[in-house]
Amino acid sequence: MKTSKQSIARLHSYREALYRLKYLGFVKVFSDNLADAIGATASQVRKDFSIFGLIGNKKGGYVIDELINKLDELLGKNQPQHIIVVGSGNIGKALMSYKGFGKVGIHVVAAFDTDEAKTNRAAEIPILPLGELKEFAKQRHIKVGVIAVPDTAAQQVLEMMISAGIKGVLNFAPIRLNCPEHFVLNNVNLGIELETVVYFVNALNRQAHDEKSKS
Amino acid sequence: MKTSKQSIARLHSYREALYRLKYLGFVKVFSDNLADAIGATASQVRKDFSIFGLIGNKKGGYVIDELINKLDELLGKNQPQHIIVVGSGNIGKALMSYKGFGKVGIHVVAAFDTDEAKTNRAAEIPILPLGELKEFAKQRHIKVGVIAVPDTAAQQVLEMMISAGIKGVLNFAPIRLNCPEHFVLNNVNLGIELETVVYFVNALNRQAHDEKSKS
DNA sequence: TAGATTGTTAATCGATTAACAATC
DNA sequence: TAGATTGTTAATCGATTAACAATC
Repeated sequence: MKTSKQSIARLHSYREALYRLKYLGFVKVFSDNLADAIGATASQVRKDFSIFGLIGNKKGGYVIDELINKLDELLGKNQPQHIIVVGSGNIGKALMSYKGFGKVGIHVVAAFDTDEAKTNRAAEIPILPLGELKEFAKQRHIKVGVIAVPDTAAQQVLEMMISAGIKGVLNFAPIRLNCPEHFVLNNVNLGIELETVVYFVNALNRQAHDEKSKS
Repeated sequence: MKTSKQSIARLHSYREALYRLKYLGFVKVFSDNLADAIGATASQVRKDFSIFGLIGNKKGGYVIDELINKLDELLGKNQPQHIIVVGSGNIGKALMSYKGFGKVGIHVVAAFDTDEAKTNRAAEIPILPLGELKEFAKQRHIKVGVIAVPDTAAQQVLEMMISAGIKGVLNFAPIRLNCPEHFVLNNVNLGIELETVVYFVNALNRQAHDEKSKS
């Protein structure tokens, strides 16, 4: 089964779009509509669905409720997912208060920080000392964490998480982390995301100038 | 010239790695070392360099200072880039205080928010009312912006930015935005990034269970 | 020279898109 | 039935990797 990161991301997008359509009162949907909704092609939609065994009706399109149920099952949305966040700086806080995680069944159950002045056990999402991570994660069977600490601390935090039984991490530290072979590591580098935008804008600009000087 | 988003992102990674190596006292580097540093293959490094006209010495590797100079020029690092951020929630604040933008020549010169209670003209990075965006961006010739507002406001903000002459956006709102053909739009969907981690961790788990029940 | 590394071309791989028979 | 849409196979496209001649 083709389960690249990209195809899984698309399944999540389809699911989101389908909930929107359902909310608007639609009952059925064509591959064409879904493609528009997420910015893909109809071929891609049908291909994805074919790979994951999502079937529709020739001529009749797809029944939205059925699709949603199948996707919820495929994507593990039927049981809530408990995750933790390490680092309570701005990115950590952004993740802790991310609207929309609730809708997709993801719950941040605690955050951790080396700075014990930030400890707050009474908060809705408690902030705990980093030293308590291992015990907490083991006890609560946490499988997924977020690393939102400075890059100098990231590798150490990752190792702490691994030893606590965590199996996958979304990492915001702009540094290459070493992890075991089957560990799930997804890196988001905000700096590079922004730099690529700047690059392509400048490239466009250069192109425009070149065009002008040519004529 | 092959300038996919991915290859440009790699150039930025090479640059970062080269600065680290230079700082450590290295003078030359082989494609092999650089590949290790950013998690690619030596072939990929040489291919990228060949495409962008970065040349080394057969047998002698690449001179770090030369590479850095060429990359700085290619990536437009020689003149500072001024950008703005719209939305001063957690993600907006994270971008405003992102350590590392300075190093790469990116400067957030202002943030904007609909909530005028947040206005703060005296701050190091001033927070201004959204209504002032257009004039500010035009006057300062801002070309790149960040959208960190709720998804219900994102399209409207994008249009405001376009009319102010902005040519590229890094968008954090989890929604598909419509923009002109040559506009540079880069979407980061934190929800989906996290959901894909959760998915693959669960998939690993299922696999492990299947293996066990097989034996 | 012998050994090592580049630069480039060719091979592979994977993902997207197109095409079209099946069929409702 | 005629028209439209699926499901799947084939074609295309693009990116990565392998191979190797050139050469320091």
